[in-house]
Amino acid sequence: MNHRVQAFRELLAARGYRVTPQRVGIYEYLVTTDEHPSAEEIYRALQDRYPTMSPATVYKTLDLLVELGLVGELAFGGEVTRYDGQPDLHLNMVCLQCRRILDLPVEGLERVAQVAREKAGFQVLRERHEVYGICPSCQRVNRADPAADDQAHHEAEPSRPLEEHRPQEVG
Amino acid sequence: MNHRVQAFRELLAARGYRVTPQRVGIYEYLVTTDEHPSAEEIYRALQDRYPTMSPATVYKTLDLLVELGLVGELAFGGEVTRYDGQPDLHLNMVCLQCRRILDLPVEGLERVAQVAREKAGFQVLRERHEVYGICPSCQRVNRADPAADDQAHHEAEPSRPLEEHRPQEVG
DNA sequence: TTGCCTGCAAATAGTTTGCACACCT
DNA sequence: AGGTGTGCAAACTATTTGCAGGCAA
Repeated sequence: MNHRVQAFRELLAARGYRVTPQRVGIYEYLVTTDEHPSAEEIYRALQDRYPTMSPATVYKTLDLLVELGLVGELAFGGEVTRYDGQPDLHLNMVCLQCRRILDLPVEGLERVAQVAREKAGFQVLRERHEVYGICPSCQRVNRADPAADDQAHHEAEPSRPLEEHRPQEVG
Repeated sequence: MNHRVQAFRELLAARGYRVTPQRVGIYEYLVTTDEHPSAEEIYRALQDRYPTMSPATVYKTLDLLVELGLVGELAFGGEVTRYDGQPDLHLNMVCLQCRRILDLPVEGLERVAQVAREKAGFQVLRERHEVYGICPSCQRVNRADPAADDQAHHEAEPSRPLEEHRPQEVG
């Protein structure tokens, strides 16, 4: 078993939470994957191992994990909330076209929370750093086929683009 | 009229969007306030000036403003999406207790997007930096009345706390 | 005059909640 | 044994969407 999963079991116990198979399973899935799955994706992914687990349990567990500071919560307007099992402080790069989320370690990122603490006296418990734009892969596709800017179609296309608007080009 | 509102009208026209009273009103409200209002708050706040304006229009306009990069979108899991009319790059400090959102300019914050561009080749269009925790005001209240940690009651309490969980204290 | 934008109302869907039973401790 | 956590289904509600008429250009 992953050492992080073991630490999770101990943390639950220490905090007075019960160590249930569902909680362990969800946590294990999150820290194992490099993806940023939604609640529903987690639910479906664990169907095999926990056939009786309900979506409600997934939501409740995710809330708990976020509160414990073990996973990051990535909510966007109009988008499904996604979860990030990597606890290290990093930048999330959200592609508005293919909807993928890429991680990038950024040196000195911890200085931001430090400023909040020292300059504003804010007690920081969690943080979140995101940039939105076009990932390198989509940039290549767009250059190859300029019409793709509007319709979006890529190698591994998760689904529809994050945003629709665009009545006409700059006049 | 605010010069930013004037610039907004011109931007709309240049992009081929129509300059409607609703759009201008919503934009003006957002850049005028220091708050981070939700769609519904904007809707209610503009009832007097635009009695016939519908919530749908507010949502559509907000989407447009975000797409144009004129306002920031602050979505949290389970929380209403809020909007930030201040276009300058800053840190949002979200208090988990009183739900207020405070702004803080942080020197060198623009370096983050720069790293994403240079190190990862990501084309940055928007960005978002947030820390979650306890604001100085709530910290004071909690010190004065330690029991307040659970129930949350403050000077100007917007409403219920952002998070509920907490079965029992650390054992 | 053209067709984008608004307003209305219904639909959508992610998430939450209440309750009874199960199982972790 | 005790009571937290789970599962189920219904409820909730923020947000989206379709359509007809209004108004910006």
